[in-house]
Amino acid sequence: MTERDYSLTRRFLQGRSREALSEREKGILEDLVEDVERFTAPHVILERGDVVNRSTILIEGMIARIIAQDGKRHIVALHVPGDFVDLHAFALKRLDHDVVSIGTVQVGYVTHQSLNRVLETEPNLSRILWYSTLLDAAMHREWILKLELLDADGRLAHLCAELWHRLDFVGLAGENGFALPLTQKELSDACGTTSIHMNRVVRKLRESGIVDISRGQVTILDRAALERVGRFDASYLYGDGPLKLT
Amino acid sequence: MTERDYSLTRRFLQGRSREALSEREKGILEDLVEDVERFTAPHVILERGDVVNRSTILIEGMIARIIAQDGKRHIVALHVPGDFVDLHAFALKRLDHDVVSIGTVQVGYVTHQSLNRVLETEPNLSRILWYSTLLDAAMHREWILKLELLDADGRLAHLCAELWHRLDFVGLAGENGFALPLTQKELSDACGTTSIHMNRVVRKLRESGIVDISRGQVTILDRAALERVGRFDASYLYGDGPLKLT
DNA sequence: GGAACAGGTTAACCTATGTTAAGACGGTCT
DNA sequence: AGACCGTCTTAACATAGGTTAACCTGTTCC
Repeated sequence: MTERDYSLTRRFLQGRSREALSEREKGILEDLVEDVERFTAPHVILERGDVVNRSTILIEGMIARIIAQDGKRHIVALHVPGDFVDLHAFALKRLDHDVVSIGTVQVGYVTHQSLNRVLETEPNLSRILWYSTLLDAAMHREWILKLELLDADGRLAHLCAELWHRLDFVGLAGENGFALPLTQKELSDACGTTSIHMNRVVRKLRESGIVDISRGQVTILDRAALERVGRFDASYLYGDGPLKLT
Repeated sequence: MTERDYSLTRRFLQGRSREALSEREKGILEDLVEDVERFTAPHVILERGDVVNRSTILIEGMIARIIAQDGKRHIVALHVPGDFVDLHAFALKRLDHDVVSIGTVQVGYVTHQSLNRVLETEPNLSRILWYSTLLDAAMHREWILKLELLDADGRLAHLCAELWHRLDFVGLAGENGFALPLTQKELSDACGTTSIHMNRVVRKLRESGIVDISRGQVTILDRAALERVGRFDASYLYGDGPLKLT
């Protein structure tokens, strides 16, 4: 039997319990993706209120989940390749946020019909899919904490630290940085500040030698300081560790 | 056959798609609860980092999920009767937050072993359980939005509006209010402010005739104003509507 | 009854952040 | 080239909210 390369889903849970899937299950997962689409410009893939019958897995690029209100856009989640962006729509059906591509993006679609089949016949794969939505919720909780606990400097530092770790899981982080196609406005939308204040904060973190964010590139200058300012503790990301799913 | 009363789990998803469960499934769910416990004083039921092999359903009272950091306590979720407080621990195993009782509380425990059995034999019930953790995530997202979008007044108003709706789902809200055993300090921990500022805000909302929070009781004086100040739109709670799970 | 304690309340002061406005830089279209 | 446009940048000013420090209430416990 030839090794499959799982080109569409190989990053799913990579670095975070992907090995809890058997080769057979990895194959089933890969086969779930029935359709692939590419967006080169920023694009609203799905809108709040949409009733959907398929879910989206991010293959390449970055996606934001956004809730617009009072003319402002609030980012409630960011996604990196391998993330099942709206797997929750499988059960919720109705979306409570927009799904928006950032920069160039490639996504795959999985119908809810086939997910139902998985639920009926593949308990282990089902639990892993469930698990991936729970990781999402754990990240939501950390964002709540971040917003309750930190000032703007800390929030930005935390965001950089989180994204570095998540990109590192899937092999897309450099040792000291990563590509980040977000504008300062979008960073501020993710940190609950204004773009003007975000500009102050970006400058401050750059001048204090902690992290440099410019031209779509994040360069971590002092990781220890970054994680201190952002009160960052990676345990909520549930990276591969000694812990096994039973 | 006699009607069962499901005394432990009757509020699970009440007002939010509970009817997607058959009587048989409701019975299975009720039987999952193997153990019941009662706490009269505030009690840390589970701690961050704990590795657990059972999950907790809230039968009576109120529970907070808390992340402590730098000597402060940050509330990342609040639970009302019927909520499966840490069903996510079924897949995550390790908790990323404390689980703390507020006032007098009764909880039930469900072992992960029996949840595994459900996953293997009950696809519909499995999906409903999954669904309930996704409702949780949807609430997390709304909290993120609330923290990014609103000032302290709005956050408190939003919290009151949310809790009223959730308690109303399970039949525990009065027409114009509900019991809330949270101190101002705890309210501030849930809104990301200090208790002193929370005190200012509580007074302001009371004096402006919007909502009165005192002696463990929330009285909604002007619901329209409350929901306006809190930018509240209940759709993220996925209350019973025309929408059916497929 | 009085001490001890938790929670609520208020005041004075200070800082982080929002607001408004304007200019600078770098692309892209005609 | 010139005009346009989104993004970044900076400045001046206003304010929500943090900090510190008191004091006040009601309750529990001896």
